Amino acid sequence: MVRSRWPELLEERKEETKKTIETLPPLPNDENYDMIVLRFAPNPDFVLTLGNARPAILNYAYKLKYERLGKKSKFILRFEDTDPKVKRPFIEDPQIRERYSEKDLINYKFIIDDLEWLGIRPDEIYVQSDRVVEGIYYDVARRLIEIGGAYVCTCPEDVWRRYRDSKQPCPCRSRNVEENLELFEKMLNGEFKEGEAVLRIKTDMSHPDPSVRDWVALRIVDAKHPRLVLKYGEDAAEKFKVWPTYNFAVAVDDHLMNVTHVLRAQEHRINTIKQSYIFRYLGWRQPETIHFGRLHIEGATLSKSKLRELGLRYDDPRLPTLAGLRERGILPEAIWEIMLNVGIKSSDARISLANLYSINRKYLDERANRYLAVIDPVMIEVEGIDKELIICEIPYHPSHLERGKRRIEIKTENGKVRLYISKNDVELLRKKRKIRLLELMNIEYMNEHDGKIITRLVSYDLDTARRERLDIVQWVPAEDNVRIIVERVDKTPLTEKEFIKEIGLAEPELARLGKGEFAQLFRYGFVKVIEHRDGELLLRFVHE
RNA sequence: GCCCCGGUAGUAUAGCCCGGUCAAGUAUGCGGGCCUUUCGAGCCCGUGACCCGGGUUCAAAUCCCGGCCGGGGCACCA
Repeated sequence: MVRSRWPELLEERKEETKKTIETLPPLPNDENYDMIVLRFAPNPDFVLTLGNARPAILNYAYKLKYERLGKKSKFILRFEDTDPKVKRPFIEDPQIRERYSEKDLINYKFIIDDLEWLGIRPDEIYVQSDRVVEGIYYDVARRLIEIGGAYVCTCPEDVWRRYRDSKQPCPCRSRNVEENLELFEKMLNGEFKEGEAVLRIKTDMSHPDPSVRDWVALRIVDAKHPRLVLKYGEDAAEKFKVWPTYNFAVAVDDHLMNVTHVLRAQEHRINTIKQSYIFRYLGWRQPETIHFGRLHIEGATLSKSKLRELGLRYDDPRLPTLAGLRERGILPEAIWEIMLNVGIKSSDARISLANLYSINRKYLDERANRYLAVIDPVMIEVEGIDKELIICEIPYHPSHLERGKRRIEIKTENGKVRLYISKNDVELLRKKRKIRLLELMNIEYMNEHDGKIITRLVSYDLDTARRERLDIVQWVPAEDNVRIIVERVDKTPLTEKEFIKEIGLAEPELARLGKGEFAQLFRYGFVKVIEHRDGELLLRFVHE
C-alpha cells in the first residue's frame, strides 16, 4: 500500500542505503589539508589478491571522492620491496620472465596491470628499492642519529632480546653521536656482516609491547636485491646491503610523499605506534590512520605465501588473485561494489561466493548476449514438418532488442528435421511428453529405437506452449553447429591440474565471439570465451 | 602468556560517536507468487539478527562493567 501511494518515497530510501564513493564517510580531519594524499603500498612479492583490493580500492575511492568534492587529491602507488631475502620480489618467477621483458619487470608490471584492470591509475609511482639506491633512508637515519633518536646496536640478537624482555637498555644505547655516526658509516661500507649491527630507534624500553622497544630501523641483509640486479647489474646491487625495515621506510616515505591519510588493514595497528617515534623525533606530522579488518573469501585463502605454495599459475581462474578472478570472469565493477559495500569497518569481512556471483551477474547480464547450446548432446528427430525450410530469429538479448537478432535456418528432409538437445532435457521430454523448443516449435515424444529419439511436430506457435505450460528447452541444429568445451572451474579442486570439462554443441553464431567475450547460454549459465581452436570453442563457466 | 581491535539475520552491511523516530533498514541467500519463448534478468509477498549477564536511565542495538566468542599483533617480514 505504501508502495502504490508513495513509490518515490521508497525509491529515495533505497538510494540512501546504496553505498557509493559519495556515501563513504569523510576522512578524519580532512579539512586540515589542502590536498588529500593517499597511497597504496603493496609488497611486490606476488600479484595482488582480493585482499589487496580492499586497500587499493578504498584509497583510490577516497581520491575520487575528494576530487569530486572539488578538493585536490592524489593517489600514490608505492612498492615496498625492502626485503631482498625473505620476501623476494615476484620477478624471480620464471613464468613472468617468459612473458615480460626486463624493462617490464622493473616496473613491477603485474601489479600495475592489476590496478589498471580495476580502473586505478596512480598519480605517482615509487619503488622503495630505488629510494635505497638514492640514499633517502640513509640520510634520514643520519639525522636521527645526530639528534639522538637512533643508535647502532652491535649486540648479538639473543643478547639484545634479553635486554628487551627485561626492559633494560643495552650498552649500545648509551653510545655518543660521533660513535654512532662512525659505526653507521661502517655498516654502509660493508664492514659489518649480516646480524652484526643494526640501527635502532630509541623508543621506550618499558613499552608494554616488546616489539615497540627500540625497534630496528635499518639492518644488513646479505643478499642482492633481485630488482637491483636486473636494473643496475650485479656489481651495483652488491653495494646495497643495508635495508630499511618496513616501519622505517614507511614513516620516511609517508612524510616525504606528504601522505595525509593512511587506510590499511588492522594488522598494522602496532606499526602506527612504532612509526610515531620517527614522526615525533623529526617534528613531522603523522598521517591520519584508519585500520580496517581483514578480508576473507568463502572457500579460499588470501595469504600470498599460501597461494604461491599451491604452485599454480598466478592467474589460475581458481585463485582469488585479481588476475585469477579476471580470468574467471569476475568483472572489476563487481569487485568495486563489494569493496565499497564492505567499507572501512574494523571488523573482518567474509565474502560469500553467492554474493560475489550475484553482484557479478548484475553486470554480466547486461553485457552477455544469449546463445543456444546443449551439453551432452542427444540427437532427436522431429517428424511431420510441413515446410521445406524452418527459419527462426532469436534476439541477442531479451532486454536489449536493439542489439538485433540472428537467423537460424533448418532444412527439412522427407518431412523430418534433426536437432540436438541436452541429455538432461531428454529426460524431461520422456517425462512430460510435450516440450517447446525455444523460439522454434512444440514437439511431442513418440518413441525411440536404436538410440534414436523420434518426436513429432505439434505446432510452431508460442501460445500453445503457454496454454499447455510446456517446458521450454534450448536446442542446436544437427547440421550447422560448433563444438564447445566448457571448463568447469567451479567444480575443479585446486589439486587437479586439468579442469573438469563439459562438452557440447552450440549454434554457430557463438563462434563469432572473440576471446575474452562473455555469453549466456540459455538455461546453463554465463561463460567466457577462452579460445577458438580447430573449429572448437573453448569456454569457461563463470556462474549461473 | 602479554597487548590491541571487534561481535546486528546463512553471508555482507546500515544504525552505535550525538540513548527514544529501531516491534531494527538494505543487498544476497532461502520459500512462495507474477512476468518473461532461459533454470538469467525484472517485479511482488514471506523468512530471518541487535553474543551473554549485570548496571545507568522514564527509555539501550546505541552509554558503563564483567564474561564468552572471533580477529590481529608480540621479527634484523611487509
